[in-house]
Amino acid sequence: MLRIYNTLARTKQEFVPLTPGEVRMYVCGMTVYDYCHLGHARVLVVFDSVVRWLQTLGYKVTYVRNITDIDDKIIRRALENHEPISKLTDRYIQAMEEDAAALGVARPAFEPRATDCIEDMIAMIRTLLDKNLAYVADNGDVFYAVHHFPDYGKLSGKSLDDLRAGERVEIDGNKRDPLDFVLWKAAKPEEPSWDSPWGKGRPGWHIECSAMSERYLGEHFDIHGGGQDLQFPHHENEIAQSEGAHDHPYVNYWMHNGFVRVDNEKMSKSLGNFFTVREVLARYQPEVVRFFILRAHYRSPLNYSDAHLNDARNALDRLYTTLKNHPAQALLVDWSDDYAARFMNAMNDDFNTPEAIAVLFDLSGEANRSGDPRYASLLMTLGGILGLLQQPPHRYLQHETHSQGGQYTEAEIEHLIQQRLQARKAKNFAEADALRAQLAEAGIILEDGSAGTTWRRQ
RNA sequence: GGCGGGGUGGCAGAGUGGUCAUGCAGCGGCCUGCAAAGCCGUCUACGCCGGUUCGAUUCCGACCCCCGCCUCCA
Repeated sequence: MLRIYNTLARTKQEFVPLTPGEVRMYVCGMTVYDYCHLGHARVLVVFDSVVRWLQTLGYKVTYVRNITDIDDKIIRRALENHEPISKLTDRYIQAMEEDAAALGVARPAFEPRATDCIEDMIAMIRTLLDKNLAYVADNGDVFYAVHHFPDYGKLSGKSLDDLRAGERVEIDGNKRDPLDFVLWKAAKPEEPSWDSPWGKGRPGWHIECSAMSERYLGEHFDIHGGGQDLQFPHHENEIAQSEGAHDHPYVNYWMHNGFVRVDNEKMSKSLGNFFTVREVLARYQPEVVRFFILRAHYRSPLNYSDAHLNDARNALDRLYTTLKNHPAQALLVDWSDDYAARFMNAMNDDFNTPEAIAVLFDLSGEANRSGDPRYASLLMTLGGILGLLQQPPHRYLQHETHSQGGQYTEAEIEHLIQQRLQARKAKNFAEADALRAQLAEAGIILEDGSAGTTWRRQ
């Protein structure tokens, strides 16, 4: 039985889909004006692993992850770059897809762009106006009237009385209440705009997710995910919009992943303490990054540092070394098997990937001890459910990002190994050791096994 | 100020009312021509103070500290 921590209930709940055997899931994706950083990588990887597990349980999953391709920051960045908005967003969408693919993230069924769904948003805003949940301000903006929605605050546990709007930011004088949020922004000169019943303008941020999730998943669906920072106000506002418009529940299970931190602080654009995915991938294999992310529970904070990434790499090396020494092939998992059952229990307990990974290490030990190929095969197969351990072991272990001193080509390495083998045959161990030391200088480690000598990078 | 999440061994990171997390690192041994890998063994834990209990890291209360949201943010 799968249990999910539901932010709405502040506790783990048994997962029951609206339609038996099917899961409809929406995750807030990126605003595309810059490269993805590790925080974005975490969202991508975490919810990818959620989808994979739901599929393993036999659910047919419809997964939607949106792309915000119009907003203030995008407009500003395009202006700074002296380039059209679409050129900017196309570039970063492309980069995001590359990063996601590198991290082993399967593509969602739908990745709608906000600018392709403006009509849906206008329709929803019109409904909200009709129901007196929104109003047109003097400047032409359309705002949501927060006080007209009685459940406002139920997701984030905030009460309207406690919220101190304007404490940290200047209040917009066009709002009737400081907490009201914008649904439609009247166009300013030089800004991109769309026609609407309220004149030319563009949508506010929150409305896009309400409109796009409805378009692809319906008015009421199973799981909605995103980073913890979206809990308020973004997701709270989504609820206000969707439930306000439809008068029935919007989402059954809200999932929020924890932050990536640097030096004990949230990694974020505004703090400037972020590392982009591609910066990190220049030095670490994508699978190391994925493993690093999955080694912590998705709701816990994840501290980023080179030391931690090195640690993750060394740990993953152990798993791949087992697979190198004990060839594995994918198998049909027998879930009554002890290891498989532990893995399933871990994943069913709110996607406890660290515990599931611990099972992988236990399997690794068992495979090494017993030499029984079934353990290695189960290790590889369960790893695959997490999107791990699917590379040929030698490719992982010999990857050039593994050590920086990669001045030898593979052919040269093979040649030196042969030279060393000759020396060993002649019992010339001094020369053999010298050759090994020569390679070790370049971060290449030789391993003499019964099946011959193999090499890997440190 | 309001609301929320945390403090576990050198590091990372799960979990539990009463022998084991797991990984990395360290130490000792086996194996090896020597190594590496692997195997075996081993050392550091549950913020502080009370309470409940036969027994608490795990439950309850107070305290200290950290982090997040309340503004755009994954």
